Amino acid sequence: MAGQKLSLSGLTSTSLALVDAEGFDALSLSAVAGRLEVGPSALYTHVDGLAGLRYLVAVASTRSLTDRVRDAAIGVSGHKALKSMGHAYRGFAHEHPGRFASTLLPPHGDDGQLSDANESLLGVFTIVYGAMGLAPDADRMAARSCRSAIHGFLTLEHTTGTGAGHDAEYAHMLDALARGLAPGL
Amino acid sequence: MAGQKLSLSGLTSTSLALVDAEGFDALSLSAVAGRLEVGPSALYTHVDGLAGLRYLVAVASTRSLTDRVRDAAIGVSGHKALKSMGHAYRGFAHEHPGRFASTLLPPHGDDGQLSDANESLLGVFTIVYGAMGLAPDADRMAARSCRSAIHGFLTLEHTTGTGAGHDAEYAHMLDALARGLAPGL
DNA sequence: ACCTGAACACCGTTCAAGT
DNA sequence: ACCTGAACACCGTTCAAGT
Repeated sequence: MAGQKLSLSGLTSTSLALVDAEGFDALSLSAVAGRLEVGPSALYTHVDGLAGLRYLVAVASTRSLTDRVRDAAIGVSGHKALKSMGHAYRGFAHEHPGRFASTLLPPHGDDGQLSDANESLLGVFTIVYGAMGLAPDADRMAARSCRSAIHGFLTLEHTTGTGAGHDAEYAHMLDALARGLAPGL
Repeated sequence: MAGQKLSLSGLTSTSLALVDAEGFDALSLSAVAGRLEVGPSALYTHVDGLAGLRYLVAVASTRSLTDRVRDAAIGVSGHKALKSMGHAYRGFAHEHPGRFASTLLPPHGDDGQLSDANESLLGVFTIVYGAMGLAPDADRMAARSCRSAIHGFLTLEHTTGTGAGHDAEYAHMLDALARGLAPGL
């Protein structure tokens, strides 16, 4: 056989499908190669080993999370926007636990894509807090705190295995974050 | 050779030492067996495979974290206590990144030890919020939110690789959590 | 009861060889 | 340039065998 059977985007979408179906821990070179009907070593042309594959997925996952959170902030502002974003974040974590887990990765020679993706997500929160009247430094700090708190809550929610049932606690935390981080409004 | 060379506590301390030295990802049956100078299969008498070993470490790590946070809350109350506990939590994460990472685990047939360990940690926060005047249900919700937010911030701090340099943001988040979760005091 | 040692399956990685 | 296929190291797991 000649011609190339693989591409970066094909590799990415196949990996995401795998992660969505079987979780982040199921992501392996063998599994992805199997789905693409090639040998595991063929992937090395496109990706720097397993670490590179994970990195690929982390970037794509973070971007899809950002899109979802950003959409949730359209047409709303203030506490309402934060609440909406928080629920979108949670919806993503529940529907795509594999992608959510892939988000947290040791750097591994980041070429900037993952940093940029995280920056974009933080940017959405920053804009909202900025529009709430926070100064151009306080808004970033508030955004960072809020994002961290949300991510942490969802991580513990999954890891504890409880899954659902913490709706009230989550809403409570979002309220507290909005109040505590943007006093005044 | 007769006599038993291994014990559960010895296995635990060796695993913790390994995790402290090389990180949670370095925890493997082979590595632990190597340090104990036994064959990997010898561990199966004491522990249910790799998952069991990870579980063992998770329980021990969570307990050591709880001890540290509890100590930080001795002799202080209110916002001051929460701040002190937050810094203790962060100190633990920085000094023992491997133990910190082990804390977040899929359940794997939890016999209750890990649930109990997490419950104890949550209990410390609950007591403090209770002493701040929150009702016996609100205090638990506040505790859960606070713990989640702290854990999430530290996770992102590590994962981003930035490591330090976020002292101001962290202090800011702790303040917001104290204010937002316990309005009144 | 506890450990050894051989055996097996599986995965990541490398590399020479083909097209 | 891209993929195949063999090769190697390594790890988790099982199991018969020893003590």
